[in-house]
Amino acid sequence: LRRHPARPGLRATHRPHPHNSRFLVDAFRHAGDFSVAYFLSHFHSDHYAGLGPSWRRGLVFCTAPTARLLASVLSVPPELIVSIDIDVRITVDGWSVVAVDANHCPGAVQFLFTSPGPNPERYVHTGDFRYTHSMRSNPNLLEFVGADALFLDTTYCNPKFTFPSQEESLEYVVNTIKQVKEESGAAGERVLCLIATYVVGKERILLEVARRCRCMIHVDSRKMEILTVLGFGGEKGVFTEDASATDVHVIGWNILGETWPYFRPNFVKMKEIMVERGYTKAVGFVPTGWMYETKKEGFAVRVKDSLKIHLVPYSEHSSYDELRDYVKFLHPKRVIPTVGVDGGKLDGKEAIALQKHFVGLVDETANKHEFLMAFNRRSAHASLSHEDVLAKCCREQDGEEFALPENNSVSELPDNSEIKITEGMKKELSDFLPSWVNQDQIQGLLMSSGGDVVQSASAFFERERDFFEEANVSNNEKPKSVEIRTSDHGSSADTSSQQEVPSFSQKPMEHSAKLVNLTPVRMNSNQTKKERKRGSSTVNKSKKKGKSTASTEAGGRKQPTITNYFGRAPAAASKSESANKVTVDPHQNNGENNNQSMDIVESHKQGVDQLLQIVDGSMSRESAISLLEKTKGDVNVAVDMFYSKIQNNNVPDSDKSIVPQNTQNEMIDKYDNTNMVHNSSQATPKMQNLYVQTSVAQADSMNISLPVEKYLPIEHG
DNA sequence: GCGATCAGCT
DNA sequence: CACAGCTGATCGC
Repeated sequence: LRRHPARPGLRATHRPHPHNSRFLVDAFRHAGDFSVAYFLSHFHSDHYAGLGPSWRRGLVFCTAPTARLLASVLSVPPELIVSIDIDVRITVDGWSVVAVDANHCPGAVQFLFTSPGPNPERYVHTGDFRYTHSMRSNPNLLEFVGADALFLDTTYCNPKFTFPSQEESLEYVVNTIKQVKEESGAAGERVLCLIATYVVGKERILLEVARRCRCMIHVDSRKMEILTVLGFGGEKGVFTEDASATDVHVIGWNILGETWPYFRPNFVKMKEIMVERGYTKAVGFVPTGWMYETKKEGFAVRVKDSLKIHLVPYSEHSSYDELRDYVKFLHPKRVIPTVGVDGGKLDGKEAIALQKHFVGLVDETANKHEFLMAFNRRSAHASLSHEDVLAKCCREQDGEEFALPENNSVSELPDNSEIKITEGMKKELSDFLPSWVNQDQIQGLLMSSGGDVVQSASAFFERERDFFEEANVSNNEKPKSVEIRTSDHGSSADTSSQQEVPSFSQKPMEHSAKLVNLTPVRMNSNQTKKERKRGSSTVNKSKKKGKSTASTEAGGRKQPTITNYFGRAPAAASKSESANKVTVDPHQNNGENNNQSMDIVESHKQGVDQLLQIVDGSMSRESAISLLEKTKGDVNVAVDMFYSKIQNNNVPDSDKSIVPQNTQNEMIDKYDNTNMVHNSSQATPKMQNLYVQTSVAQADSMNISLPVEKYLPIEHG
């Protein structure tokens, strides 16, 4: 595991808690001889990637619906699939394992692991999940309060992600369809309703529409197959493959339009489908996790001729608030993000950035250990190695009481009783906070917390959260012209208590314990270890980028892709320090330096057009221009600011200082490759020894510390 | 020749 | 940097 390459010791490195399991969760690509059991949290390709007909490496534990899909869709050898019941404890390789509902897609679970031994380690792996308050009363989860680590689905781990409860969105879809049906019925015409979904997930929308609009739902054969496997098919007759049986059809994801980075409808395709199926009007629904636009009138709608597309924020991932609620509830010693981190580097930039959001919600004691470790590493005269310190800390974590070790550099710890703000503390805190926070704010935070860095960071994120929450509430309070009734948001999890998560969570836990005696299954023991780190993608992007830039023209069918979009450089000359590392889109470089102001105007104009396209008329050209001036031409930041502002008309300007202003800084300053290579070459030999030992002496391998990065489901892309 | 991975597209 | 996922091409053993 690597430390911060450039400035060793300056950052409180969030080193993963070591543990001894030989499990992998959602990481089938990274299977190796070091693991003896595999867990799949749910059936989405980014989690099951690596599984297939030729899977031989070991048993795969998952829920029954997932198990059926594995066998029928992926043709994984059935003898390697172990289906486990939700909320039923099993024992695998000495560890206790429980799956609890994840409120994600059908069959999705979180896994709870408890190590054997007198001082058990406890780990929670959320898979993908959407938090609901009902989880607080799940007795299995309750046993994991204070867990050693929480592997968390951080998909929407940013305050800008807020969305309504699923009920609210469901209501919207159902009501809209009802209305369409009424109107069209009165007019004696037929209107095609299209609902976009992906292969597994968001079924609830379909079921609710069927139930409450009293109609069937048309699906293609592939979707039907999956629905059948999931138990939704059959005679009950909600779903049909007969297109003429109903006007409500399910359609593939991304057919009605591209959804990222902002929604661009594909009316051409939509019309094609409409005509194909013999209709003259069509209404589409795109249930997306993102609030693309925050309009006062409700959810975004795109119209063209007889076509209409509703963007419905319907998320099966936790919102920012929900994530924080969950962390607050579980109060783990550590949060380990599983989404949005690069290649499993747990103390990499991204992971640390994500972990920042939970400062103050995780276990205090563990936090202090983090700092202790950081400070120990920092002091040149520290006689203990990193590992020594870590070991020491961990031992203490297992004990009851936190006490500072007395014989090493304790004196360097910040002293809470002394309100003296040192440069070091500011540095430390600034490492924890987003880059746009200025020195004054850092000073202020430290002052008001009496010089406690952790508390300062915590206060900051608390404040930021409140900011967004308030913005959202004030937005939702505005009268709506549409028929949706928005209850108080921010408490979306509250409203979901009526959302009836199955009652099995109340089952007594000891009820039906199963035992799986796991002898390591290793069909092909001579598998080659492919420890190849993929060169982090910086190299081979050129092709893609070239293509996308080429398609930018004429705003016609092909629209600029994300690469193009975020590759945009701020063109202004006044760009400060952050300008140095920004990638420059060649197209942007229409660059005679002679007439600099013309350049600025020109490039801003491009940006203005883009910005206007994104906000889709919610903003005047003048506002767009002035906003872009503020962001020095950075469209991305402008979009962020725009949506922050629009949500937030009621907040006094003084409070707006905490609106993110420079996401750019987050994107630059990548690690340089030299360091990565160096560090991994340090780590690899050691790890390989471990693998050998693991595969030779399985019984004895419990005291081997498996690198946690191997344990992770990370690797998204 | 095979499986794993990637590019491209839906 | 990112709500999924299929497919055919390409890489690499």
